[in-house]
Amino acid sequence: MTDRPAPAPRTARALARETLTRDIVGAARARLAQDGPAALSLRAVARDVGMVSSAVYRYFPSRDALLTALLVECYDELGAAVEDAEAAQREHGLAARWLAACRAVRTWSVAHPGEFSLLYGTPVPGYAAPRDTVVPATRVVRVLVRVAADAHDAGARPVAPAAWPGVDAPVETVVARAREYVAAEGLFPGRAPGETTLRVLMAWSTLFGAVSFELFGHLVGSVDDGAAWFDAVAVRLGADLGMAPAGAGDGGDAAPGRRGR
Amino acid sequence: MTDRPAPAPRTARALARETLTRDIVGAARARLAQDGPAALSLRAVARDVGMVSSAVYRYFPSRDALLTALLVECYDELGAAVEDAEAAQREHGLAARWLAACRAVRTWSVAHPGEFSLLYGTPVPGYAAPRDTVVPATRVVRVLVRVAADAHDAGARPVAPAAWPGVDAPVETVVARAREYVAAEGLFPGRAPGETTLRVLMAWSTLFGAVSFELFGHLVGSVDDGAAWFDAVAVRLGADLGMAPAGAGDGGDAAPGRRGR
DNA sequence: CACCAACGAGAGCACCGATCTTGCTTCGTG
DNA sequence: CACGAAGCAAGATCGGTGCTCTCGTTGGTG
Repeated sequence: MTDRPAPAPRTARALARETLTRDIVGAARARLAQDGPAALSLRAVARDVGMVSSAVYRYFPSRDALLTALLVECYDELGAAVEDAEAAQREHGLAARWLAACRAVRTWSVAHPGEFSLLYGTPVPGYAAPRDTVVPATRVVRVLVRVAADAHDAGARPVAPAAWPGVDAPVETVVARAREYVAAEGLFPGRAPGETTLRVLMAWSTLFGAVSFELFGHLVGSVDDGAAWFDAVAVRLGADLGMAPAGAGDGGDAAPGRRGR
Repeated sequence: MTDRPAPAPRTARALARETLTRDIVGAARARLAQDGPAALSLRAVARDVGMVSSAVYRYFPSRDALLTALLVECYDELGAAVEDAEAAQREHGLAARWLAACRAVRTWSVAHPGEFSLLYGTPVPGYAAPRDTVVPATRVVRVLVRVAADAHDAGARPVAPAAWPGVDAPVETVVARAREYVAAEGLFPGRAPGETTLRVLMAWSTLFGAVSFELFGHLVGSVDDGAAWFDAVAVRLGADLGMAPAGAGDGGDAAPGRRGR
C-alpha cells in the first residue's frame, strides 16, 4: 500500500521465492491466454512449473489470489498499451489521439482474448475484485477522459439531446460521482461538463461492447472486418464528443458542437 | 430443424419425460439465477429434482446441452420482453418505442443477472453455441432495427461524421453483411443505409456495454443510479440515430439530421 | 551450533462432468 | 395377454478440480 521498495532480496530463499512467484504467474498467464479464465486450473499451472498443487499455496493463498495477480497484471498491460498508443499521437492532434487510444483497446483485446475475458467477462462466481484492482482498471478510461478534456479545451462540445418525455434526471446528477472523481483526480481543467462526462462513459461502454461482441462472436453474420468496424465505431464516438479531425470543416483541431443548442 | 409439431404425447412415459425435462430446466434456471453460469453444476440440479447425476443424462446428453436449452430459453425470454415493451408503445411514437425497447433490455438483465451472464458473458471454455441459439439471439437487435427503420421512414437520419485520416473503409462495406441480413429478413423498407445500420449495431453494443458495466461493477464510483444512467444513454443513442421525441423541435415525430451532411 | 520458519511432497477431503453396468418399469405389438 | 424391447434410475467408477493437513527437509538466523 505505502512504499515497498523491495530492499534487495539478499537471501537465496527470498530470491527463489520471487522467481518462483513470477514463474507461477507466467504459467498461469500462458494457460489463461490459451484456455480462458474459467479453465484456469491451479493444479495445471502447478504441473507447468513442476510443482505439486499444494506447493503453489505457499505462494498464493488461493486460486482467487492468483486470479487477482493476473487481473492487475492484465489491467496494467492494457492500460499501458492504451496510454502508450495515445501518447505516441500527441503531436498529431486530438482525433489521432482518440483513434489511437480506441484502437489500442481493440488491438490488445484481440491479441489477448483470454485476458480480456478475465478482465471484463463474467465475474468468477464467488470472486469479488479486491481494492488492488480498481486503480489499474481505471487506466483506460482515464486516457479517454484526458483526450476528451483536451478536446473540450479546444472547443469540442457534444450535442445535448432534446428532452425526452419520461426521462427527467439531469445529466449532471447522473454522472455526479464520475464528475467528482474526475475533479478529484485533476483529469479535467475546471469542472467537467456533465454532457461530456456522460459521453466519455458512454464511449467506453461502446468500445467495450464492440470488442466484446466481436470476440464472443455476437457479430458473426453482421460484420466481417472487425478492425474496420471498430474504426467506424471509434470515429463516431469521437464525433459524438464533438471532435473532428484536423483540417476538416472549419480547420480547427476540434470543431464546435454540430448544432448550437 | 423442419416441422416438429410434437403430436400430443399420448403415452404416460412421454408425458413424464416432458415434465421431467421441464423440471430439470427449471431447477437449472433457478441455480443459474442464483449463482451464475459458471457455478451451474449438473449434479446440483440433479439433486434439486431428486435424481442422481447420471439420470440427468437421460434427458440431456451433456452439461453443454443443458446450457444450450437454458440459452435459447433466456434469449427468447429477453427477446420477448423487448418485443413486448416496444409493441406496447406503438401508439406513442418512435422515441417512446426506442426508449421502451432499450429499457426492457436493462430491466430484464438487472432482474436476471445470472442469465445475462450466460447469454453475453464469457463463453464457457469448450462450449460453442449451436445453430439453435442464433435465431433467438437476434430478437433484440431485430427490434432495434425495426424501430430504426420506422424512424428512417419518418425522416430520421444519423449524422455521418467527417472523414478521419487513416480511416478509409466506407460504411456501406463495413456493415455489408448486416445490410444483407436486414434486406433478406425484410426488416427495412428498401435498402438500409449504411450509416443507419452501423448506428443500430453501435447502439446495441452500447446498450450491452452499459448493462454489462453496471451488472459487473465496472461503474461503481462513477454512476449511482443505474436506471437514470441507462435512460441517458438510451436517449443519446436514439438521438444519434436522428430520432427526436414527439413535440420537440420541429414538431415531427422524427427530426431530420441535425446537420445537413 | 541449534533452533525455527519456510518449503515441497504426498495423502486425503468433497466436489465436479462423464461413462458404464445393473436391475427395474413401462410400452408396443405379436 | 404375454413377452421382448426400449426407457429409466441408481450405483460404481474414472479423471479432474480447489483446498487442507501432515510429514520430512532445507535454509537463514539468533
